[in-house]
Amino acid sequence: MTIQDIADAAQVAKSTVSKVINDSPKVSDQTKSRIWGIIREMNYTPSSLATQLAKQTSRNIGLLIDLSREHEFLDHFFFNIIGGIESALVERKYELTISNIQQPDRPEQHFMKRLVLNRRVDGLIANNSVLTEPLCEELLAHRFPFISIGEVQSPVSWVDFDNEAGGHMLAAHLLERGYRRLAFFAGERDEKLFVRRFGGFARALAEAGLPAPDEAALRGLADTDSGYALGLRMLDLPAGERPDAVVCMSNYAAFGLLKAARERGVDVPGGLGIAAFDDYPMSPYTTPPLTCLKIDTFTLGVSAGELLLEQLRDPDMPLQKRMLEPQLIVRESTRSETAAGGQAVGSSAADF
Amino acid sequence: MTIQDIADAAQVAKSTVSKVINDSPKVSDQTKSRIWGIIREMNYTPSSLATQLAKQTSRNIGLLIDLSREHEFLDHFFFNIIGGIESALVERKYELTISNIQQPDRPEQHFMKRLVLNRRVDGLIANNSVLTEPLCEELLAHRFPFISIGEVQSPVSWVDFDNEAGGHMLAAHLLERGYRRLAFFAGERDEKLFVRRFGGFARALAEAGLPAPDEAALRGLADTDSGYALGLRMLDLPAGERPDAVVCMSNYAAFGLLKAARERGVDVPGGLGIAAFDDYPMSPYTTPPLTCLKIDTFTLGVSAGELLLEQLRDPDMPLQKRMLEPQLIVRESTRSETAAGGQAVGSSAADF
DNA sequence: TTGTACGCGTTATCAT
DNA sequence: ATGATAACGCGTACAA
Repeated sequence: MTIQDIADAAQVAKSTVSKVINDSPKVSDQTKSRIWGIIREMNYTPSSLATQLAKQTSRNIGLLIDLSREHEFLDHFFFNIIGGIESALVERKYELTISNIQQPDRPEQHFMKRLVLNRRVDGLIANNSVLTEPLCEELLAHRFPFISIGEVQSPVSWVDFDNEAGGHMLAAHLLERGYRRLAFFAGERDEKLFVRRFGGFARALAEAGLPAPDEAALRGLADTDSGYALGLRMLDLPAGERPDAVVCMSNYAAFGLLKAARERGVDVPGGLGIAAFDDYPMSPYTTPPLTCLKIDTFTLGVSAGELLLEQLRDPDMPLQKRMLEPQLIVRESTRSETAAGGQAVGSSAADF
Repeated sequence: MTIQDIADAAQVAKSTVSKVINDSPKVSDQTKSRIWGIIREMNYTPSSLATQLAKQTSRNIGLLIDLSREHEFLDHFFFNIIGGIESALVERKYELTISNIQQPDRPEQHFMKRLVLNRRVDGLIANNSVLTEPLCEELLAHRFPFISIGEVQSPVSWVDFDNEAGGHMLAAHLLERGYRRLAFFAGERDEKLFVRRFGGFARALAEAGLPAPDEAALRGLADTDSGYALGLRMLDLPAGERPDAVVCMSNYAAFGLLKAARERGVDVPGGLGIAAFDDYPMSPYTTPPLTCLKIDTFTLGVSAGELLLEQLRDPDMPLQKRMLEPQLIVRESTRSETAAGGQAVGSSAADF
């Protein structure tokens, strides 16, 4: 069942059928509706393979993932991100191909050959953890359109959450609820993500006239185990040095901290406030429920998709960096508004 | 940069270059290596678009998802499943396209047109929640290859976990640890998933000579809220009727139950044992950590991919149903082995 | 407004 | 072993 069959049935040339399908203005409305009728009747669908070859476009974009690296963020929000990308692409009749990068053992299966040089995809979206500098350079050298999910150094358009604003929101919230000695769990100094988030955290402290202590940031991974370990260490500090609130880099770190507090008999939120980046499905169900910074990963995907589509339309589009605002979800791991006043005075009096 | 450019550079016909690329035996090793040299030197990669048209195959398989329906299972394990599928496909040089089903408003973008009739993909993988009976019939009528993730009624090959065995494992574990009056949270009678799991649960009870009470299964959604509500209701039963252990359909239901137990001052695992299907990342970090049934979703994806590939190879392959064994992860929400003896006697003595 | 002829880049068939 | 030529199915100038 090809376009020729339709042409034969309609007693026209196949080029006419093609024009009808592509809604060319150079064909009469009468023949259009007549041929559409035949197309529907014969249940014809153009071969995308042939169309793609003729139009020299795959109408397909690739999403690069790294299966080897457990990238918790992507891992967790993958479904939403993909959903967002998909919904942006489907509008413009693009499809989404998922591809694992890296086959260290078989370089011939590298995505660069499989997808890019191949022209199997018209553009690429990838997380900044897979978009290394040299990789970006290579793609830029090929003038191949791509977008990063997450801030990146190279001259590339990207979408990300405003992590600085997020750090500020969490710290400002804790200060507003009367906490005065804030700590930050956990991360490595050189991570971009940490730098941004801690920057916002420090800014909120500075705005409140409080010192932004370097030691406020406890090093370590942002997982449950190190949240627990750091938590015990912190809670065992002498009363005068012990922080009364913590901003956690992840829900997992907060879980660990929660466990440590429970073991040490420290009341949350009374004696210790906890607020965390991200908002995992179980965060409403911890004891107490966790105050979190929710990030809309679906919209993140939409933004990435739309940005790439724009770039496909206009290859000379100037670089764009889109930042999405996170949203504070206040639950019970931070003191309530009413409690803040009384608690705050008492707490700060005792601590300082 | 086309195959013709290589042919010109090598002073041969393009058909010869094509044969070299496809490693045809009808070309001398000498010219092979000579032309491969030129290919590498000129950095040539065949256009997949042209290859696909000529070979009449997209070398692409589609994964159908439903963004509108919050299908918790897929949602949560999406990354792993995709990873598994991808790793199976890459071996055979297939790519994976993700596609959202349903555009109720625009039927012309239905995946049936976009992917199947189009021949944009050579085969399909989908969860049983999207593979409705009529949809299966339609695909079968087209003789289009596809695999279901999750058991399905239609004559279709599928992969799934052995839910019956899972129900049995959880119940048998509770019995082995001395619990005697088991309940089952939660689910609807007509759900296939529930039927299988509860079947295994009931079988374990029967094997232990215990009645498999119909009322053992408390109806409701398998989420945290209903786990909590059902939990309170159950814990408030008179001592003689109150179950001393529960198998939960999901981690979330278990969280709710855990919360209810804490509020009623019921000790877990001493006074109440809890074991749940699935093993979410936070289940080791609840208080107490949750005894779970781990399912290897990556392998599930691999199986689905491999099964589809086999079907692509041999369209007349007989139907296959592959069941993967779940794995019991014993944590602290069920009594320890040593405690089981003593507790069991006391408990059963009190209860019966 | 419709039809003709060729191009898209590759593979496959059949001569040589 | 190699080369010429015809598919593959569709899009599109250009001619009619």
